Amino acid sequence: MSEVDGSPEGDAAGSGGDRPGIPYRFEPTTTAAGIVARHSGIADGEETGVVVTVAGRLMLRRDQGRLAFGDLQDSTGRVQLFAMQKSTTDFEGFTGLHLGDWIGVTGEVIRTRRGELSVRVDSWVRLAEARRSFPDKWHGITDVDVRYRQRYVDLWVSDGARETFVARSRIFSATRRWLEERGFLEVETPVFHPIPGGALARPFTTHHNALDLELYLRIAPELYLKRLTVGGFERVFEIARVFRNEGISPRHNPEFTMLELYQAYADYSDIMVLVEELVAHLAMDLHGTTKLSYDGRELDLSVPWRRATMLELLEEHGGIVVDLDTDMDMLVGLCTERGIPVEDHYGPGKLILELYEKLAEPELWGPVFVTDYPKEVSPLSRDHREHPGWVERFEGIVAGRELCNAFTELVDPDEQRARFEAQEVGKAAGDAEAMVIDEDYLRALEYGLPPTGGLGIGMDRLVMLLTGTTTIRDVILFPTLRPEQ
RNA sequence: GCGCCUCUAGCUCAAUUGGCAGAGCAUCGGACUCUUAAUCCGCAGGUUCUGGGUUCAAGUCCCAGGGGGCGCACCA
Repeated sequence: MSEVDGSPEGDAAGSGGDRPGIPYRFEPTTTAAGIVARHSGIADGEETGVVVTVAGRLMLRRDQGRLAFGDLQDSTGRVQLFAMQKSTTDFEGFTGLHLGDWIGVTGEVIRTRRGELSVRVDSWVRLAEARRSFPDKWHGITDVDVRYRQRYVDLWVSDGARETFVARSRIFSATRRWLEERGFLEVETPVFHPIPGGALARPFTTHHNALDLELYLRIAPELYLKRLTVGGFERVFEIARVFRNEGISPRHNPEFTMLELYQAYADYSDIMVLVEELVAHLAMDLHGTTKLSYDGRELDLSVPWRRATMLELLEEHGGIVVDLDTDMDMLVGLCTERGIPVEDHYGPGKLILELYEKLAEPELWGPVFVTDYPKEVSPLSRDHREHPGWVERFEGIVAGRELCNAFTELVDPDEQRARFEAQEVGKAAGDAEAMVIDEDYLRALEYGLPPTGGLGIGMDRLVMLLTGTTTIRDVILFPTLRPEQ
């Protein structure tokens, strides 16, 4: 960092162009945080002799006759500006700046008599005009609608908004690094799917004119990623924007980001270890600890996480002992007693899942891996090696929310075809989210998919967890909203 | 999609039982040589979300619509 000899003016202002007085480029020599880091040790009233150039937004100004103080904010933080009529060029113009104006300032780093580290403004240039008034400097924006629609303002005035998105970026890059260190290859697969697959969800549709083809925005990258495992990429991942045509809530946005990965030769137990280690690593990277607080409750992400089967949790929290061979009338009765609507096509597996989701899942805080799901509700998971009718699948529940879904992948093409066909029966019965047969995927399986463990993590929820935010809109820069007017 | 709540100046909020729409901040004008949401004086700022209705009189009550929030449903 060469703060002493920076170019103080950037490009000269006042030339021609479309906005006279606004330069075409500017070159700061340091940042607000850089100044604080380097000069915080000086005494009150002391001058450093170091001249710096900084740029940012003027967020506050306190005029004091022939003196003026201002708070300059950039992407790293804030630093005070100290202007004097006798030494600041165009002092009157400086005191006429609007809150929210972007400015570049050159001057010596000093500490005022009253003890505030400052840049004494020798020269300055306006870099952008804030034609619209910034929100109340004390209260900021409280209307969340305005925060989401005008994120460009929110990022400046809402405490923590910028930090949350910086944290998001850091979580993503740390995740990539961690996976790459373990031999995973990042890939990109199509967003347009001729057949929506890989999850049980309603897709968005679109149309390609030249091909005159109906296409679906992907609901999951899963089936393409497993094709790549067939193709010999033994460890792949994709950080995939996916789209699901469903309601909006504090935990749901129609477009969201999922991390999916597939690891050849692994099973779901290996994936559990991977998940807990990854999440604990991210917590350490971001906070230096695995002991977090979320929504007012303690959360300890240190490994290992608890593992418990769905049936065990149903007994623990619901007080009921059932299995797939439990009498159907009894299962239906247990559901209806508890106000769970039952449809005709539900089999025992679906009924048990409903009971679990109603009785046990809301009681879970986690972290806990809920293992072993009914085959009936898991069309892409491999049969459990010991328990017929069940599959090797788990969900990770952390802070009371589903964070991930993973399984030992189904590798048998014949069994996969049978699962797809069972889904088509549901589709015909009116289940809009049921899967349809993907012949090319079956063809890929016929070339041979090795034993593989797969994982999907909701990255937005992971960011919520690690940043302590309770609504998904706070971790998505531009969440889906109705258009204005 | 259904239910509940909400919408007043650029921002944050007031407005008694239905009785002249107000304040702070920001903006604009003025004062002030060490401020920290600076302070002080002054000016200006409004389709009270929209459209109907009741009433002598509606920000306030009723109906419809719109935006947003929360819950349910669906899902990650």
